[in-house]
Amino acid sequence: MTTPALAPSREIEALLPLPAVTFQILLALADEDLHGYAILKEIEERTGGEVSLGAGTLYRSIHRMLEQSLVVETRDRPAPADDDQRRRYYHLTARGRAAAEAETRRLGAMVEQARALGFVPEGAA
Amino acid sequence: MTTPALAPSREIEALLPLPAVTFQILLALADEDLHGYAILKEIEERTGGEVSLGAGTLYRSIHRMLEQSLVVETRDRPAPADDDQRRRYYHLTARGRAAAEAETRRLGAMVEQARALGFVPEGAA
DNA sequence: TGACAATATATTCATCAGGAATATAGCCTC
DNA sequence: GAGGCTATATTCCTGATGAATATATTGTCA
Repeated sequence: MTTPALAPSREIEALLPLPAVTFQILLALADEDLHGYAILKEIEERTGGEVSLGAGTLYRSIHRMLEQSLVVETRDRPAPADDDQRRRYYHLTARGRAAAEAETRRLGAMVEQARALGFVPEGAA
Repeated sequence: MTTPALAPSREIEALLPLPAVTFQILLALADEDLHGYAILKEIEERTGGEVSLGAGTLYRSIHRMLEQSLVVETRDRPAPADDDQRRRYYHLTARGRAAAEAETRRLGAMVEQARALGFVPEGAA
């Protein structure tokens, strides 16, 4: 193994902490390729409206993520009947997945520390 | 009960998401009152140097937190022999504790979602 | 005692991420 | 064809952070 899951490269760690919206977009693309507006709706739905997302932030974040190769634009499109030419579909790269994993690890460690210090809000032990 | 731990007031939720440095300062003050510079060192130590903290960010964050009543300045000081007149000691308020709990809950939920989506970096199930 | 490093607080400057508002245009339904 | 939703994009403003700088005190040690 070259880069085991437990030891993310320094290159990936240099991206941390990920901007909040970037992390949300990576989560939205975990299971399927989506276009910008669909990402927006997916995040609103998954977070129950807690994360609202301005359109400006969304598209700026996507551009940044393209430059960082966290996502790529795919040429795969739905059947013409279901398609909309305006849409631009995005796909999570291995690098994007690694970044999301690293950020999950970082956030998880913070939450663990907070709980160890007595900030235990929920039913978590 | 007026404000049960499971239902933080809207007033507290309006503070979310907490700035990263604010959250770290709240964690540093969980167990004991500290002065600014000691907070800086405590955070560096606890995070193993991952969170470095510029001095500017620290003192600006403290001022903001005083305005938001997340911390208060205490007049309790160490024995004169151990004291340093320059120091200003800060104490976590109930409001500060509630904010840290709410933020822990918010971050915990995000981590849970990330793991449910397959971004499982560590030994976490 | 004198010098130098570490401690301690604070401000300024530049950058970056985010929200709100605005712009433009295509799609869909009635 | 009118109006609302879909879809992408840009601009303006604000807030949070880091880096650098300033200033003064404390501690160390030769």
